[in-house]
Amino acid sequence: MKFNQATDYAFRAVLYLANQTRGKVVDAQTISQSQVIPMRFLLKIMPSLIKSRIVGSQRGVGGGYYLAKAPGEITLLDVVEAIEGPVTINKCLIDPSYCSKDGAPGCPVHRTLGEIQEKLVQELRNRNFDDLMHKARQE
Amino acid sequence: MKFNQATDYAFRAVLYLANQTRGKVVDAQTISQSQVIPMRFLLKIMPSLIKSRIVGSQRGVGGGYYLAKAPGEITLLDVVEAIEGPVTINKCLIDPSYCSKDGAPGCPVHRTLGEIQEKLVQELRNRNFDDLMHKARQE
DNA sequence: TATATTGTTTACCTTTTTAGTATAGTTTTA
DNA sequence: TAAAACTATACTAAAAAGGTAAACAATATA
Repeated sequence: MKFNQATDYAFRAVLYLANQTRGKVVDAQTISQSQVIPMRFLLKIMPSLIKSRIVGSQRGVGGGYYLAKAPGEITLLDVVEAIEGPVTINKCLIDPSYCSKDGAPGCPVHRTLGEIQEKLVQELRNRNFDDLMHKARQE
Repeated sequence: MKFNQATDYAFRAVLYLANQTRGKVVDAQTISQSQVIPMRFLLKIMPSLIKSRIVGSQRGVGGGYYLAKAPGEITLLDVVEAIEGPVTINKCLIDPSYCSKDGAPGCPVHRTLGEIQEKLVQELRNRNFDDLMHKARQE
């Protein structure tokens, strides 16, 4: 029951970009070093954030990554889904044929976990990177 | 971001025992067959539920497993923790030395995930197996 | 326009975890 | 005492996680 390492790195990379002046382009090495993320690994996960339109990139000299929207427009859920795909806390919530008992909408375990999953998703959707930036300052 | 298979099996095994007449002893094979759980695997995870005092066991002829308390006294969290240990959605929530930035109580990602984790734990604690039994009947 | 810089793509590798199986042992009842 | 039933421990195969490497494509600028 954990987010994976790539997601954790992505949270920190996005937060780092959010803390730059709007639209500033930062190269992978700078992000990697400041956030202590293995460079090659960072380079591998960034395209996922780009596909989800969370960040943009620019190649060539002076290139790098930049936030593609305002921090307040990016939720934790956006980042999680970009890296891990949809949040599903239990197998039977993806594969309907999985539940051994009471197939259809039957299995009470299935349904209860579905409700809990929905709460989790809501929590993730309710927090954006503007919140996180202020959280840092409040400290 | 998933519960593992063993936890899923445990949910179903406990719910099955909850649906028996109070204190009834059911052998592993019966549980295994009715819930479609590999017998050997079930035999391996049951001791975890016993250590957490969720179920009890009896060896020898006519032996098996039984619920050690009322279904209403067993929460989903109890079962999850019995099988997987404490719920921790992010590495930095277990290992304080992990956060690369702002060590101490600093990292806003750390703290925000901590809040979300607490919500998840509350949801799991708020649901017990009596709820699940009624959920099944309502359908 | 050549070249160094910087991200992209794809493939590969190692380690850990997961899911499941096997075997020998202990308890209990008939 | 023998069969039934759980216990403990070890083992294994497959998948996922985490990370690395190499060849490639785009871009700025000298």
